[in-house]
Amino acid sequence: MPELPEVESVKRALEPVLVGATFATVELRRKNLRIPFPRRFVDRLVGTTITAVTRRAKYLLATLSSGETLLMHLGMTGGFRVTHARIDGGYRSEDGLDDERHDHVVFSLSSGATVTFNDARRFGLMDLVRRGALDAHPVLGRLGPEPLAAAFDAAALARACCGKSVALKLALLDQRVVAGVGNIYASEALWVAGLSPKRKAATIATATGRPRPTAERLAAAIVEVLELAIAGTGPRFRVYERAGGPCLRQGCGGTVTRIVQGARSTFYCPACQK
DNA sequence: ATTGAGACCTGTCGGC
DNA sequence: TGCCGACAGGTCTCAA
Repeated sequence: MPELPEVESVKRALEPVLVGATFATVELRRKNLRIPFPRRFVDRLVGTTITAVTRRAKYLLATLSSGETLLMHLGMTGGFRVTHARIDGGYRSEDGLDDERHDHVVFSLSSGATVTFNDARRFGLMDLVRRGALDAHPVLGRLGPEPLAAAFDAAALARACCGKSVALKLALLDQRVVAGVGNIYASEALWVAGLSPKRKAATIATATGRPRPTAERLAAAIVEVLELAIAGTGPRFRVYERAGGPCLRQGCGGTVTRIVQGARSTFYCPACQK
C-alpha cells in the first residue's frame, strides 16, 4: 500500500475518526515493530486526546493533548482497521485487513471506535515524540522536501541531485532528495518526464546545481503523479508492473521493460525515456 | 560522504 | 500436494 499517496489516503480516512477522540485503552500485542515501541507507550497515550492528524512524507503524525506526537509508519504492509461498537455489541469492519495474527496495536477510543494497526511484515514503526523534538527525530530530521509543498520545485530537485553519480531512479528513492516517493511512483514519474531511470542523477542539474529542463520536467512529473494517485482518478499505473506491454505514450510504440536497480524493480520504456 | 549489499519480516505466486 | 526460489509499494546499517 504505502507510498505518499496511500499514506495520504490513510490520513484522510483516519482524521475524522481520531481528531477529538480520547484514547480509552491501548492494547500492545508485541514489544516492537521495526523498532521497539517507546517506553511507557500505553501509559503515555491513555487519557490523551488527539487534536490533529497530519502526514510528513510516508509518516503519519497524531498530535496529542499531552504535547507529544504519535508518529506512525506503515512500512510495506501496515494499515488500520476501524470498527465501531454497535448496540448489540457486535462489530462492523470498514475494510479488509483480515489476518488478526498481525494485529499489533488496538486503540479503543472514547467515541466507541476501535482502530487496529495491522502489519504482516512489521516494517512499520510507532514512536512518541516530545513537544518540539519532531525536527530532531532520527527519522523525520533527515527527510528532504515534501513534494506537494511549495518548497519543492525543480531548483530543489536539482540541488539535491547535483554531483550525485547514482542512477536517477535511485536518487528519487532517497528520502533526503524528495520525501515520500517510493518504488512505484519513481518509475511512474520518470515515465511522465520521459527520463531514463538509468541516467545519473547529476545530469538533471548544471555543475553549479541549477536546474536543467529535465529537472523542470521531473519535478512537475513527480507532483502530477502523486496528485493523480491521491485523487484516485485515471488508470492506475502507466509503466509499473507493465513489463512487456506497449508504451502508452502517443506514437512511441516502445515496449515497457523491467530492470533491477538497487535490488528493486524499475519499469520504463527504453524507446522514449532518455 | 557516497554507494551498494545485506538485513529486517511474512506472504504469495510460479515452476518443478 | 509439497517444496523452493523469486518477489513484494520501506528503510536502516554496515563495509568499501
